[in-house]
Amino acid sequence: MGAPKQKWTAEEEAALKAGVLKHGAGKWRTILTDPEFSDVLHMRSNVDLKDKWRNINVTAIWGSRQKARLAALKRNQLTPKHDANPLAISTVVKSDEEIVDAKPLAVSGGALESVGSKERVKR
Amino acid sequence: MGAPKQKWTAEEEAALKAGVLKHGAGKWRTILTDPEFSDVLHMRSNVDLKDKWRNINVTAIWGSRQKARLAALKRNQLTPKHDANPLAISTVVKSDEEIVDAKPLAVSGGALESVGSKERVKR
DNA sequence: CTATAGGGATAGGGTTTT
DNA sequence: TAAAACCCTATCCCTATA
Repeated sequence: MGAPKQKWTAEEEAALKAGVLKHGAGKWRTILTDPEFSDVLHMRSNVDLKDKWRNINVTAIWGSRQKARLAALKRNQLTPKHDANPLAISTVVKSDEEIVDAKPLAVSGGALESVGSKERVKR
Repeated sequence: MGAPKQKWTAEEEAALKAGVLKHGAGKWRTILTDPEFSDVLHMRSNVDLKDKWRNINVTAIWGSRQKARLAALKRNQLTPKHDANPLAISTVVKSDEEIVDAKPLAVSGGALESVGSKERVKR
């Protein structure tokens, strides 16, 4: 139906990482129009860059927690079968305040600018 | 980066609608400084009000297209969706029929036929 | 300089494909 | 089941105009 799914090449991924180093995460359109990367990434949209960056960072941080919480949630709603132990250890995952939330960024060995200067606190 | 994204609460939206009824659409700064709404909306800018109003009126118009499709999908594979908003008058029924239309608003005209075909050609 | 209207970009949840 | 790629759109940003 829609798009045939284009796998990201190593070259594209490298360009994306370099682009983030140069312009910062979130500056997708800027990266895309930078002549340094536009050639390699010309068939990607700014949204594609954002999505790919998200995927990269998701796998890079796996190991913290919150995996358990998400997994539990999914299990709770889309696991139609079994679980035949009414006595079990109630599966309480209550202690879950701190969501790490560190700015991921773990590009190949290089220190990345910490992209967080202005917050919109208030609320 | 910067703004983590502030979702509008039902209370804020109600204040915005009331503000438009009282001062008119387009008078964002006036609404914002009206003591009747300034408390609820004090973390929103006049531009935020404008944007939200635009979105409200846009979504009010496609009441028959993807909405049905989305609803069907949700029904099919229940999406979790936790509210995370311990406030609000959760008890269902929020008479949201009032589409104010105080002054400007010229959405009239006709069928907003959305683009139907979503094909990714390119590549 | 300040405010509004519009266009456009981003964030994050959702869906589809592998 | 998970993960990668892609979609949807509320929210936010930028800029021309008044």
